[in-house]
Amino acid sequence: MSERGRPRSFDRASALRRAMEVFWAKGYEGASLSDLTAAMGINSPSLYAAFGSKEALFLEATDLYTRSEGTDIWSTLEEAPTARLAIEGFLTQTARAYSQTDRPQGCLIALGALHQDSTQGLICQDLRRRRAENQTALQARLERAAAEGELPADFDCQAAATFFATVQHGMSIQARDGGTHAALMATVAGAMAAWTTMAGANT
Amino acid sequence: MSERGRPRSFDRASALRRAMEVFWAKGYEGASLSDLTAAMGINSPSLYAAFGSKEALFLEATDLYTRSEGTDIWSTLEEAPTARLAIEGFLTQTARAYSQTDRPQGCLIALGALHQDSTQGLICQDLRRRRAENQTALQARLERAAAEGELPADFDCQAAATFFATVQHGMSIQARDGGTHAALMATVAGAMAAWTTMAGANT
DNA sequence: TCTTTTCTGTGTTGATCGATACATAATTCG
DNA sequence: CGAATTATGTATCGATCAACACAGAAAAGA
Repeated sequence: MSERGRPRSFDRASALRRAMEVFWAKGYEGASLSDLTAAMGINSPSLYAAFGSKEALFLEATDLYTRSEGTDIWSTLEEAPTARLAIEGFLTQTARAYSQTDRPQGCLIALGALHQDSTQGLICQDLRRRRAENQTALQARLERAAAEGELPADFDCQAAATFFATVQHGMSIQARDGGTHAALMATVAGAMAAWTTMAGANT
Repeated sequence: MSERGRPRSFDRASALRRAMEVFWAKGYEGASLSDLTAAMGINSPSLYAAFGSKEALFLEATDLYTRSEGTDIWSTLEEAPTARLAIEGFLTQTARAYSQTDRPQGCLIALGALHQDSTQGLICQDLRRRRAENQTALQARLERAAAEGELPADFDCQAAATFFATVQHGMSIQARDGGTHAALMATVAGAMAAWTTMAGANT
């Protein structure tokens, strides 16, 4: 329905993907409309007609990012047979994803808009919510393992989730600084050394 | 010498401090000349006469930040009697500094300008250099301990320095997300759990 | 074919960006 | 004192920001 009128001359989905890459590389503030329209291959009126505003475009872009780039990381977390393998896989997938050289390094959700401001409160708020959801997912996975008796009785799932989420955030900055896959894996090894102490060597 | 001409009507040092706080809170891009001059209590011609440009002002501000805000963190690292206490003190001081409520949360060096761009290449480059220096300082402290026979033979000082520096970077984002001192200390506890595995429980 | 609807390209809007021109005020030197 | 020097306030520069007005183009429905 509603296919009347002149049809859109560009592919909305691929234009959104280009926008996501620009935001990913430059952040919300750093990505100008000129950058966006140039990458998307359209003029600004088309952008506003299709997406509404720069803010709305960013929100759609982060949604696409979560659905497309984060799946390997979070599916590994959920599907790994043990909590240890879940955390190790989660971090290993992160190291792999953050060090790909054919795309921006680090995470759009972590780096997209860190400086709260009145004009962009919505953007910061949305990214914070997504980061909080990620930490909650970590915690839920650990609590599942705890409920199944996989972890020691004194294991603090919330503290552990906080720690591993923070390590992942740090890896975004490490990747932005040019950290190689090997360097990111050194961070993963450090985090898993923490696991050994927290949950025991035989988990 | 050279005290001829009309004297400056504001205190350069305290104006620089105000500028540092603005950059700290808003980042390099997010801090406009209006923000800066308003906080510094001067007009833009005075700013340019005293500091040269926004870029030069930022470089001076980061220098002031390193000299004033980072001293507790890095002196603890150097002066602690053992490597374990050095790392633990380094992270504990970080948790304390990043969660102060009377100033911006997180680290100016870590968060000030993460999105590389042609126009601000100098800024990003300077912050990267400072972050690299910090990681080098960590590594040097660990190597000192290793040379004194304090650490196991297979202890990888470079990998450990990478890990702890990355944890600290993550703590900046954690603090920006409103992480409390207790939450930051949970991250510290996780990092020290890694130490126990890497260097043994009795270090 | 003709009307209606929707999209596209050109051009531009007011606001704000970082950075200065210029005249005046305040100081030192001679 | 007058000349030289430096800082200040006002007012503004060209560039760029996000966003939009408008007219023409391309489709569907009648």
